[in-house]
Amino acid sequence: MAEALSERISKGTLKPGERLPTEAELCEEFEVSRTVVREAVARLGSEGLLVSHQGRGMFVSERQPTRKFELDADNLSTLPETISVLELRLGVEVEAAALCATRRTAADASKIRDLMEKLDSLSADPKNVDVHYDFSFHLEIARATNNEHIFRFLSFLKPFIVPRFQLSQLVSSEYKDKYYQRIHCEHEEIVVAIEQQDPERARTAMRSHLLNALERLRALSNAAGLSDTTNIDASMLESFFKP
Amino acid sequence: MAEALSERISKGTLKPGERLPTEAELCEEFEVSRTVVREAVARLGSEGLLVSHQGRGMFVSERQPTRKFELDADNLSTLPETISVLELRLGVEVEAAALCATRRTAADASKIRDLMEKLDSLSADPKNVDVHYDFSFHLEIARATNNEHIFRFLSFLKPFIVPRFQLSQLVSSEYKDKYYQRIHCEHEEIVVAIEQQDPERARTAMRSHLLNALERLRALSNAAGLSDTTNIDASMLESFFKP
DNA sequence: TTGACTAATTTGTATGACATCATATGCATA
DNA sequence: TATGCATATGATGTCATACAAATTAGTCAA
Repeated sequence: MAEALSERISKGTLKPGERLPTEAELCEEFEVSRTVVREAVARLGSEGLLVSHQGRGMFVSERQPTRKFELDADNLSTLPETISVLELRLGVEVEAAALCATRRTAADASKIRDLMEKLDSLSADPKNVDVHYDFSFHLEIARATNNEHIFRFLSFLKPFIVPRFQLSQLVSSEYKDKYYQRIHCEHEEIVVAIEQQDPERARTAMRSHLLNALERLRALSNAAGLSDTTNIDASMLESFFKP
Repeated sequence: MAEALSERISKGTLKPGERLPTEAELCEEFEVSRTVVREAVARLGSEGLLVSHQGRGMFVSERQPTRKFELDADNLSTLPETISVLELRLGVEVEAAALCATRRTAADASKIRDLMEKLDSLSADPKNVDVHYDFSFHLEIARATNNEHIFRFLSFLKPFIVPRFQLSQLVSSEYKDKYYQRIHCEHEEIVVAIEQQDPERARTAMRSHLLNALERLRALSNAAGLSDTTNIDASMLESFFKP
């Protein structure tokens, strides 16, 4: 029922702005009660396919509902999928860093540096979860691009990246220090480039920062032939975090 | 009503997998009829927030519904918005070109060249709409990255870019030739880089290709102070297409 | 303890009535 | 004729009740 109506709309039998048959007519046509018709209409309405006005009738939405981009969280437990999302993220963030360097205000720059230093101080304590703060650092850069779409897209990507990326948690504290130290250097380079408003340098810095993470994952994926991040144990990881 | 329930779910008062109050209880609580409750539930159900089983009850969905990234097509008539989307696109496509150069198969490469040549032959005829073919060229590169998310994201972006970008339509045929010639050179450079499997070169080529479009739009926006693409006329544009 | 049958609970569907809003109709008046 | 108002009509929104269908809990007997 709902499917049949939905199909008519998407196939263009019912055109945008056009009025639908009345509930009574739909009842006759599909030989169901008004209850069912209204449930179906409610579904389509909540999907934005049609709107109904009391007293006037039901109409196909003028502008087709905003198409959406979605990622299925289920598939993302596999390592290749995680890599894929990271590749997508990388493109956006590299450009974001460059735009940020160009457009940042003084306040933006200092806030970004503050976030980095906050992150540094937190990573000193080994039991802190760092990744959220790491991502907030990246998000702040995105915000400073003054491009709302870039910021929103990265915010959208966040839950698909953050919870998968606890790799550092698995590494022993010996290598962890080295790891954090390297992260810090990479962040520092990004921050300096932004402070100096050097887009090309920011681009390069952000690229190598994310590429490092990406390459570690790719190497991990190739070497171990793993398909699921849940199977990774610490011993496998450590070799990749060695200096 | 629907909002209240939705809020409870998203705020975690009702946890994934948990059972909701029965319809009768919700009727009492909100002091509405069962009809209203069922309409609200239908909305939430179609959004994937909950599922209901006849005879068992209604339950909050185990996995919260996939978060979605959406662009509002309404805002995109303004030039700054168009630029914003193009900036987002640029980051993804530059990375896509590099990945494509690395991973392309022989079949991918020849298909991409074919598309370019098809586009060239079409642009010889001034009344052809070129932009769809232009975008299909870009999409084919994205497909060859073998990264489904990148391909899907660019496909998602397509309708927000294609219809806004009929700039070439407004330019007189004199400059149009020059314009197409330049486009061709840029495309050629991308294709060669992909054929030679040179990711760095592909990155550079794609960047300058998109940057040209972007810079033209930015200049246009700054110079004319226009906020709406519908107000652009040919005379304004031509100066930006001059060689 | 196991098995089947029964009863109770819950959602799905049907039906009829009324409320509410928008539009069309008709009539009276300027 | 044209305008304005009251009314009628038709549409969706809400309510109440009854029954159908499916699941679960409980009872009772072998």
